[in-house]
Amino acid sequence: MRQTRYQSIAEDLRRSLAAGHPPGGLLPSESELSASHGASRVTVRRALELLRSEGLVDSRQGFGWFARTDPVRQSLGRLGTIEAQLADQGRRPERKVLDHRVVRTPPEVASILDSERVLRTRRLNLADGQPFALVTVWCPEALADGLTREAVEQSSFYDLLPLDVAGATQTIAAGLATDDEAKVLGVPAGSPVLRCERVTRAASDEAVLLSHHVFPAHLTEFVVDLPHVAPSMAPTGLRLVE
Amino acid sequence: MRQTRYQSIAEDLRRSLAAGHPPGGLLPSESELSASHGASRVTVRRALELLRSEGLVDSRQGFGWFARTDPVRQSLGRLGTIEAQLADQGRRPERKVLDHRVVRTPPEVASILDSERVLRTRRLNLADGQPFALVTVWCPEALADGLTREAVEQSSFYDLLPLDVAGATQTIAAGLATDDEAKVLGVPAGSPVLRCERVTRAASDEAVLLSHHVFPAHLTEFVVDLPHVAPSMAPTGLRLVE
DNA sequence: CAGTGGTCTAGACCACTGG
DNA sequence: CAGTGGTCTAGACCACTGG
Repeated sequence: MRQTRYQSIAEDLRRSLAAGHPPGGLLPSESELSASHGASRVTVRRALELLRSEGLVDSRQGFGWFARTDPVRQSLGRLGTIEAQLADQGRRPERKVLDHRVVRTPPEVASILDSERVLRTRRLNLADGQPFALVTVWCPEALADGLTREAVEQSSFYDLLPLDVAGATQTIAAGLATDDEAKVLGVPAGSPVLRCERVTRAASDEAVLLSHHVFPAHLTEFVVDLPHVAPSMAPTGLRLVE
Repeated sequence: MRQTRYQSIAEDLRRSLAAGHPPGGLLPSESELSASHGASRVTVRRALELLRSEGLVDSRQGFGWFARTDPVRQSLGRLGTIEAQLADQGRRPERKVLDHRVVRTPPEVASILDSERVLRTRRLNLADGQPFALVTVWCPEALADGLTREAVEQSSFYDLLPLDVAGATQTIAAGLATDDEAKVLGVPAGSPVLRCERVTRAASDEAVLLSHHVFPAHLTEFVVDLPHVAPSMAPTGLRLVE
C-alpha cells in the first residue's frame, strides 16, 4: 500500500520524537507543522492523532501537543514483543521444536480453521535456556508450504505465512500444569500456569492460525491497556465460563 | 462536556444499528448520511470512524459501510460488562461489602495513588449467590466523599467517583488461592486463580483507583482483542516477571 | 460505468491556556 | 490578549467495487 501524506508526516514526527527532540516538551504548533510539512492542518492533525493512538504524544486544548513520558502507557504500547523485552534485559531468546507434523484436523480446531488437514507444531520458548512457554500452533495445510521444521525453529509463524496477519483475539485463563507440561517447562506438576488461546486473522478476517500457550505463573503476566472503560463490577474483558 | 456534532450522529447510528435496521447489511452512503444529517461528509466520517473503533461497523473502499456481525469481534467489543453478560444469562449480580474503611496509604499503593490516606474497600461479587470475584479497591481520600458502604454495595466505583474515568491498565496473572481467599470464594485452598491488578486513570491521566481482583480459574477467563499484531514468539501483552 | 470510501485542501468559528 | 487545539464546512481528486 502506498504511503499516505499523514502517514509520512507521522513517521517524520516519530523519528524526531525518537531522537529526543522535545524531551517531554512541546511540539511545534499545528499551524507551524502545517507550514513546515506543506500540508493542510487537517492532515497534520491526522498524523498527530495517529501518534496519540500509539501513546507517543498527547495534547491539551489551548496549550499544545507534547511528547508523552508517562510510565503507565510506557508499559503497554512500549512493552513490545517478548524478543524486544529479552533483548533489553540482555537475555537470549530460543525456540525448540518438539513436534512438527501434518494431521487430520481435530474437531475443536475444525470449528475455527476451515481445513481438512492442519500442520501442528509443538514448540518450547526459552530465555537464556530457561523455558517460559509451551506453544502448540495449528495452521491450515494450504498455508503451510514454507513452514519447515527448521523455519519455525528460526522464525515466527507471522513472518513465515504467505499473507499478512491483521488482528488476533486471545483468551487468558489460569490453570494447573499437567504432568506432561510440567516436565517440559521444568516446573513441579500441579504448578499454577497461565493458559492463552489465540485466534489470528488475516486482513480478510478469515482465521489463519490457532495457538495454545502455557506459561508458568511465576514467570509471566499479561498487561492490557484499555483506552476506555465502562462502569462495571469486574474488569474489562472478563468472561464467566461454563 | 457538550455533545459534538459527530458524537450525536454516532449516537443516532448506534441506535439505528441496535434496532437492527440494516441487519448485517449496508448503511446509507456517506453522501446520503451527510445530506440526511445536515452535516459535512468529513463530520459523518468522523462518526463512522468512532463506530468502527467500537467494532460496530466496518467499511470497504468502493463498496460501503456495513454493520459488523463477526462473531470473533462479537466476543470482545460485544462482550460488554459482566452485568450485561449475567443479564443475558438471566443470572442475578450481587455485591457484598466485606470491609470498608479509610486507612493510611500502604507503601505499594502510595507508589500509584498520590494520597496520604485512602479508602480501602473489600468486596465480593456474586452471580446467583455464587462468588466469582474477590475485589480490593483503594481510592484517594479526597475522592471518597460519596463512597459510603451502602453506595459501593449498590454501584460501581466508576459511577460514584466525582469525575470521569478515562482509561485503565490491567495486569493479569495466575496464582493459587490463599486460605483466606479460598474461604470467601468458596473454593478449596490452593485452587488456581486469576489475579488482576488494575490502575484506573482520569481524563487528566492521574491514577484515581487501584484495585486487586481474584477470580476462581474454573469460572473465569479474560478475552483480549488485538486489532494489530506483531511477529513474535509469544502473545501480545505477555511480560516476563522477576 | 456510476457510485463508493480514502485522502486532502483552505478556509472558518469556537473554547481554552497562559501571561 | 494573542496563540493554541477541537470541531466543522464545501469542495476536490483518487482507487476501488460492482455490474
